[in-house]
Amino acid sequence: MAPRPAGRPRAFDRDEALRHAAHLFWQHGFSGTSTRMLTAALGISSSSLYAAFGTKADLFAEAIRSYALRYSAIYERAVAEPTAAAVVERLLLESVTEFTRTDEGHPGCLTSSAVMADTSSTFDVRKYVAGLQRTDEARLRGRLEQAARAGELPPTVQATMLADLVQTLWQGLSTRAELGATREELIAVATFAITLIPQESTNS
Amino acid sequence: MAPRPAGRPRAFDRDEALRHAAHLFWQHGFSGTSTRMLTAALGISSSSLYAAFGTKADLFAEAIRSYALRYSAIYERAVAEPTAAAVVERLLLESVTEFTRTDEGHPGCLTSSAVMADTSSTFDVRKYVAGLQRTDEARLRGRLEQAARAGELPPTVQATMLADLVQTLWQGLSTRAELGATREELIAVATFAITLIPQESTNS
DNA sequence: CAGATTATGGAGCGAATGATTCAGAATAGA
DNA sequence: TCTATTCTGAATCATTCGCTCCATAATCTG
Repeated sequence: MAPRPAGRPRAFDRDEALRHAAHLFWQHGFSGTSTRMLTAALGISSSSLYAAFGTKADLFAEAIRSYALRYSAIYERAVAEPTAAAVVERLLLESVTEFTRTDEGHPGCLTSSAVMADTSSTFDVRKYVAGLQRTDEARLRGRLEQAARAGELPPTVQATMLADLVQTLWQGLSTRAELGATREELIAVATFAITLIPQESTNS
Repeated sequence: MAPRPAGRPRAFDRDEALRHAAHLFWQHGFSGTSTRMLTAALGISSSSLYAAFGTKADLFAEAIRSYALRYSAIYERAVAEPTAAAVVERLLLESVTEFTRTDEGHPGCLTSSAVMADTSSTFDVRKYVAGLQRTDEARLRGRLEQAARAGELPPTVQATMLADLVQTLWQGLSTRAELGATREELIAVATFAITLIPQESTNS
């Protein structure tokens, strides 16, 4: 269903190139990454890069889009857990694992790279990422409110407040990953935070 | 005690120029902010800028330092509190207030702006900021370890771990401030988080 | 006043930037 | 094989970059 198009075939793996590019963007930022750094790292010429991805801003936008979806997927899997505690635990731990991935040229956490405003691409990266995160937050809040109605949370704990707290932790873990914290450190922090969240009677 | 030096006096306010420069750097990052943007926004010529601040990296570093000092001051005041709980509370609440300042052209929070996302080959921004924050983190950790030795914390709570958690919350609050959260929301989150931190017997 | 000192604006340097052009190479369908 | 199509590498375009030079202006001390 993906018929080889006419013409000379591309001599490099587009997906792999995209991953390398994302890695560079994550390390140096948008303006901090030059097209020459990209072509050198990808091992292709400038014209090949432009033919495959368009302008630098287009390439950046595509990199952001392809990786931002991973976070949404984590939220989606997390809220499917049966209890509020399991939801929070899975969300934080899987996110930490994702933030600190270094294998296969994975770019790490792109959230703060996305904050850049001056891309001037036709695609508004900032707005896109902000919207995606709003959706994720809403999903978590909805799930915790549902848990509250099910009596999973002590009456002193408002679901919205707990969602805000988890979200704050999530952002903090992301930032610390970017500052160089190791996976073990962040997992320890996340685990510790989870133990502090009060649950209804069944435990502690 | 600040005798007017010989020579032609500077025609612009150095501190105000530094604030403007910081504002631009926060918005566009280091490599995203050109010297021409700076001179245009500051209303001065290139030679004046270089005479007053040195290179672009020097100007950037000075801008970072001047704002990092605010956070250091908060940490310093916080660790002077008599109890661990008071330390954490003061740290988080005062930081939130600082993060959400909007007066006098305050450029917003340093740590989660575009500053962190945009580096250059000649200046490793992340490493520089991380280094400045390490001092604050060490101060907090030392204070909590002291509290642990004084028996203020339950034996199940390691001081280092608690410090890491508070630090993670701090980063998260900063990011959420940058994303547009209001002061009231963040204060509510911080207050809620503080209530979850266990204390030794004297208070439930 | 004269001499020393410092700041200013404008011009412009060499290097790097994002992006394009173009002749040629590699494929598909006919 | 021939034509249409697509990709490649090298050269290179115009622009912008960080930064400096320099003649001049404004202030100091004496």
